[in-house]
Amino acid sequence: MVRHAIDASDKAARRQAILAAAGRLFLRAPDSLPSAAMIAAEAGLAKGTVYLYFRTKEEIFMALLHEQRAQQLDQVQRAFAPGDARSPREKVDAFLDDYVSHIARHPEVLKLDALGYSIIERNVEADFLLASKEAFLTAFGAAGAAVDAALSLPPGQGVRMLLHSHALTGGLWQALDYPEHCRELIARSALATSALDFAAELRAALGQYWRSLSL
Amino acid sequence: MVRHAIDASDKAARRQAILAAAGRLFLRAPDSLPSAAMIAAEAGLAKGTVYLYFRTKEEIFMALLHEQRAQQLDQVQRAFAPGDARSPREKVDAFLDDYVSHIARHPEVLKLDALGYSIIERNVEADFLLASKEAFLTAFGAAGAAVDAALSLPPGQGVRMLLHSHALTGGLWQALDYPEHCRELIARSALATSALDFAAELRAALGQYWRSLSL
Amino acid sequence: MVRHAIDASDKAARRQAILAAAGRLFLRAPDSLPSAAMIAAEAGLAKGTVYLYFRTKEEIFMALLHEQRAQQLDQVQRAFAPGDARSPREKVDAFLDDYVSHIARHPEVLKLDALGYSIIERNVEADFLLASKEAFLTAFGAAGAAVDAALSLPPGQGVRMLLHSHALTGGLWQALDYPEHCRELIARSALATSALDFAAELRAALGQYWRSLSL
Amino acid sequence: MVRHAIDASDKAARRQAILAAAGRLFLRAPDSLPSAAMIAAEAGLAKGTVYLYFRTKEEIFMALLHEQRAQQLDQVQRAFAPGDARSPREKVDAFLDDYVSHIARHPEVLKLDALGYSIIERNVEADFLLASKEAFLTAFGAAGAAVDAALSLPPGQGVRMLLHSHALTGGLWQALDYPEHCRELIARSALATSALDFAAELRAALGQYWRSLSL
DNA sequence: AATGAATGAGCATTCATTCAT
DNA sequence: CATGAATGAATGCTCATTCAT
Repeated sequence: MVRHAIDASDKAARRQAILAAAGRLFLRAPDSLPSAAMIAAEAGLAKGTVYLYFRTKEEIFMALLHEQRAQQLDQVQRAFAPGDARSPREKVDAFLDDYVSHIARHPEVLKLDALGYSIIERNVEADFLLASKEAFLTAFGAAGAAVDAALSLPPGQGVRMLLHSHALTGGLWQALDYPEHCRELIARSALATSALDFAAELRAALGQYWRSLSL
Repeated sequence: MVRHAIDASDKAARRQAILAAAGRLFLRAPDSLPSAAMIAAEAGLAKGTVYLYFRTKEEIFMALLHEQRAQQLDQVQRAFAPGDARSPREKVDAFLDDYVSHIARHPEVLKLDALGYSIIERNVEADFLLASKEAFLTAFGAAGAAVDAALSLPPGQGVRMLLHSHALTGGLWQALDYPEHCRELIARSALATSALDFAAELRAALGQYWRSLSL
Repeated sequence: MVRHAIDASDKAARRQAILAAAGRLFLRAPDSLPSAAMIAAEAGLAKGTVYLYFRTKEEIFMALLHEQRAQQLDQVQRAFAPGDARSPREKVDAFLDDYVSHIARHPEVLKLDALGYSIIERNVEADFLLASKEAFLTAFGAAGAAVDAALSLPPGQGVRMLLHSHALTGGLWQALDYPEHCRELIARSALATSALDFAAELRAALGQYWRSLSL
Repeated sequence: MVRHAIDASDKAARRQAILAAAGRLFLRAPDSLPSAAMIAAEAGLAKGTVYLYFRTKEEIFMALLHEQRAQQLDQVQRAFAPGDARSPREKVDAFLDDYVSHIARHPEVLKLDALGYSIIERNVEADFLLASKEAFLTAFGAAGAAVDAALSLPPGQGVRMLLHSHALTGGLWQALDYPEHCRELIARSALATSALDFAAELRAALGQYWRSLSL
């Protein structure tokens, strides 16, 4: 039997352990949400224990999604932090490079995001859902404001640019993430020239978009 | 008992009825694919009858998705048909108006697309899958070529623009399609000004994108 | 559409065609009863047509079983027909040789027999069942009497010998008919020396049995 | 909710309870394997619980069959245990009396055996299947050797006698196990004198067989 | 008589969640 | 707190049989 988590920090750590286990499993097979049994096993806990920390399986992935989004917004904040002597152009390029390479290395972010609104929300209590979303919207607004400030944009423009970038990222990934066995088919088609390299395609599209709007 | 579908046109009609029933149900609850039992009931048929027309449940939704995409590509072909005296600018504007309003009226297209290649494919025979995809890729390439011709673009540009537009559409919809009970929350947030009207947001973004690349 | 069977002989022929089709299919995969759809297809008829000639699927196989048994009993009658100058010993040996070689060439007889009492009877109307069994019991008694007469046995002995032989045949076959993938396992076991050759084993056991009782 | 089976003995008991329930149901309607739902209900458990103890429905019956066979072979070992002063004849008679009366009281053994390797095996994992068969073959060989020793038979003779006895038992039971509603019919037929009493018929046939070979 | 479209009961198995220990 | 045994709703698909044509 696992050590009892008595004080708050123990409990937070155990919660994190469950999240990490869920993330690992999802990364391994992102077609669907891993079962509660698998999450428990991966975390080295009993099935019942998981339900001491989360009310439903979906709440776990909702929390995971929330965490990932928070990290992405942190990245925005760092990229456009005040008191930075670089030119807007440099800031944007650096940000987009980071952003795209991070996405390319962690495609599970996109998978979770895609499942997000269609599957995960189903089995989550309203209070949890609203709290998560509220936190996200707040952080999202703050990140947009940071962009506005760094690039001298009119208020609201940054938020919209982040939104569009997110949309293009998700949509492009979805359109290009063909399963392995379709690759050959596509290679012979009209999409052949451009579409196979998601990261390059995304970087180019975002570069053009940000340049046209902000510089 | 339902009237027997004897000749080919009766059978095609019944197939369409099943597709329509499946589409209706999916639109009503796009969290997941409706059960085979529900589809049959919605179509006014017995469960077994559905399996006379489709081999698996997923094949139904694959067919639905295929149909919707074919319609969208037809729309492209019509919008950029040769022998059209309008200016490129007029063609693009007309196309985008049509496209966005069609999407706004038929959001199930996007919902199916979102599930699309991740869930539906699972239980579809390879022959059906490849035939569908091949047909789609062919039509996609043709539509891109029509765009190239109508707007005097270098070859391949049209395909890429369609792809990006599709991606932006899907991603934006995903980002903005909050469930009903979240609306109020968003209205009070930083997204308030822009984000609530998916159609307007999409139209603006696409307008800018196509203008910057084609005119 | 198939030619209509108008007179009685046409109908009997069609009935036989269905039986033959069922037999062929069962022979091909004797693990279970072929489906009604397969029988119809194999007979070149529509599904519904089969049900004009038999009330249930099981009735088909019941009729098939009945036919096979009638053939076996015919064989007995021929082997021990009156006015035969051979010695009892010769008659018995010749009969057993024929019997075993026939069984060895048509193991589906045994498969049907084995299914017979456990599965086939389930879905057969009482009238058909009793008529079949009565016919069989009558023929069985007659065959036994022929044995009695040919071998100068007390009345009833022949019936019992046929019964025991049938029992040993079915039981031995069942015990020795291991699926392919078990062969290797058995070859390494205590059964290795004797048990793998069903026909030889059966011939020896029956030879000893008949000799000890009849000669 | 049922008492939780915590320690190993509780769990073994629950497993046995499921086996017993399955056996009871099968005995009641040996046409086919009872459904998983029925087994659970008969055992007073929920459907899911059954699958905590067995991987598939067929595995239940495989285990049941294995258990019954093990018991029968134990009976052989006890009957022919070394250091027994009785004469071979006495040993054989005692064994056969026990054997036949046991069979007569537990006909489900035969019914399971009849279905045995044709239906049950279908849905059983290879590991379980091979382990069961290997255990059985080993025990079978050992029992045969015990017979050889007790009756001073040449090596391999005992195994063969057990095999033939098993075969005759199964075959005779199959031939004589008419469903209730056929009894009257048979009583009026040529089988009337002998065939209705399975146990007596079997005892006589086995007695003659063992005497002719071993004494 | 022949057809084959329509029917719908039947079933093994999974898995999120609960709760006795 | 932790456990893991128990639960039972949920579901795609088959196939014998019927019946409209």
